[in-house]
Amino acid sequence: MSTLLTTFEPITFWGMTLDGSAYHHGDLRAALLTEAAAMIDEGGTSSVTMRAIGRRLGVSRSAPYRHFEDKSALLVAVAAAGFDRLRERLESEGAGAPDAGIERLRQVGEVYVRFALENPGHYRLMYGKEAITREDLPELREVANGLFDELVRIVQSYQRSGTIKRQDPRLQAYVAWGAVHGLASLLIEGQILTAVDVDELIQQTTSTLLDGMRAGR
Amino acid sequence: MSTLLTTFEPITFWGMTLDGSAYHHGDLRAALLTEAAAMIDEGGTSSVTMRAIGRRLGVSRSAPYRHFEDKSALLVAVAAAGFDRLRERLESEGAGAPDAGIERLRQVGEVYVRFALENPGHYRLMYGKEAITREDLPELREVANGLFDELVRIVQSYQRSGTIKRQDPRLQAYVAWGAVHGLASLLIEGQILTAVDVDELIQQTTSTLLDGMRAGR
DNA sequence: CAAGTCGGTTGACGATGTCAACGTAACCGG
DNA sequence: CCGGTTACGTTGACATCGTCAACCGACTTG
Repeated sequence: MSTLLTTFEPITFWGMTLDGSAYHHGDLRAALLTEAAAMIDEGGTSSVTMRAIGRRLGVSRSAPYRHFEDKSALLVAVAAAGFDRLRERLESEGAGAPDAGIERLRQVGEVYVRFALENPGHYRLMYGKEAITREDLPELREVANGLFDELVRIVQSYQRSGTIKRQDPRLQAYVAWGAVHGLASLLIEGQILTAVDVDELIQQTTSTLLDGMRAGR
Repeated sequence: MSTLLTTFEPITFWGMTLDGSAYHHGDLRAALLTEAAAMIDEGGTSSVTMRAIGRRLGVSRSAPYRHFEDKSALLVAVAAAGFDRLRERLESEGAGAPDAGIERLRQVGEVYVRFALENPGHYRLMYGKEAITREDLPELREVANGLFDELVRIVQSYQRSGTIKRQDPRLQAYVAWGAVHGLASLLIEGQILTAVDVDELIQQTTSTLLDGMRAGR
């Protein structure tokens, strides 16, 4: 869980009055995060405006400024939440899989791409620089690096067991990351149209990648 | 040369008056394209506003509307020009290289990534959906597909010579494209920071990719 | 030379991010 | 219990943006 997401307040439930209306929203910070994420999935990042999100949550246009320094900071927090969700997904789907064998690496790649396809707007935001444009960028990149470290660890374990080449594990991890990220990106941006089966394409990518990483005889 | 870029006018040079001022700009369309590209490289796509570009070219804010339907159409044209430049670059740098042997494929990948690194803003625009958001998207994707077809052709030639596996060449081309695009994207977005040599990383990517594609015993 | 079109201009409108000033609800030390 | 402080939310205002409508001069063409 990234520190960007932790909310410190909600020990008390002040703010909620008897008739249900709340002068103090209750937990506006959390509401902003989930609402922004929802809007991104509905209409893309560009549909997220301070005023629109305020409207949807029944607060004024500048209420969000009490919780985030500016729009970019809000989006950074949403993007960070995306990385957290992605990591959880990779871990949970990996738990039930055969932990030994190179299949684990293949599975990570597949889950990764599928996550991107299911949350295109969110995924784009996670990697896009255009919507963020700020100094909080490094903070976001750090969250992503946590995920990367996980990948490095997996690569190292397979190096030890001798299934893949013994090279700089960081380099190998970057190559693998790049391959799946690139595929996800091309798919999301609508660059791959010619009637091609997506599942087959994912398969082909992970296979080629693993063949290239496998320790030769 | 994409049809998006051809200018039909400049047969006559009307518009230029004696004192150098021009009521009619002369070739505003071309000027808009180059100026927008320059602004993108300087301050990112978000720094391109109709008003700013008009200011820089000494015309009014809505002059561009006589040449492009809206801002998105202008950006699409700029992005299309980027694909054309990239293709020219790949062709010119490929001409002097050993045409046979798998080295050609490796070289294509390297030139591709280097192009992206040298023109980050432009590259991002070429693939980004966020700045475009329009019906001209398909038009742009078509230009990109021209480049993709080139890649498919290269893959096929190497399949014939038996250096790489005989599989669906489109699938293989997508995998290769995805790998280099992903690497370029990660580098551009500042996702790869840990002291790692970029040249080495590019090398590692192309090597792994080619090992995975090579016809094995 | 008249008519028309091409390329450019200004004015205006609604939307956006953000700041400043303000108010009020909840909390806290006495 | 109470007065002050702070956390949270509100409205007003401003500059900037994309875009449309109305306009107009310059060039082309009959």
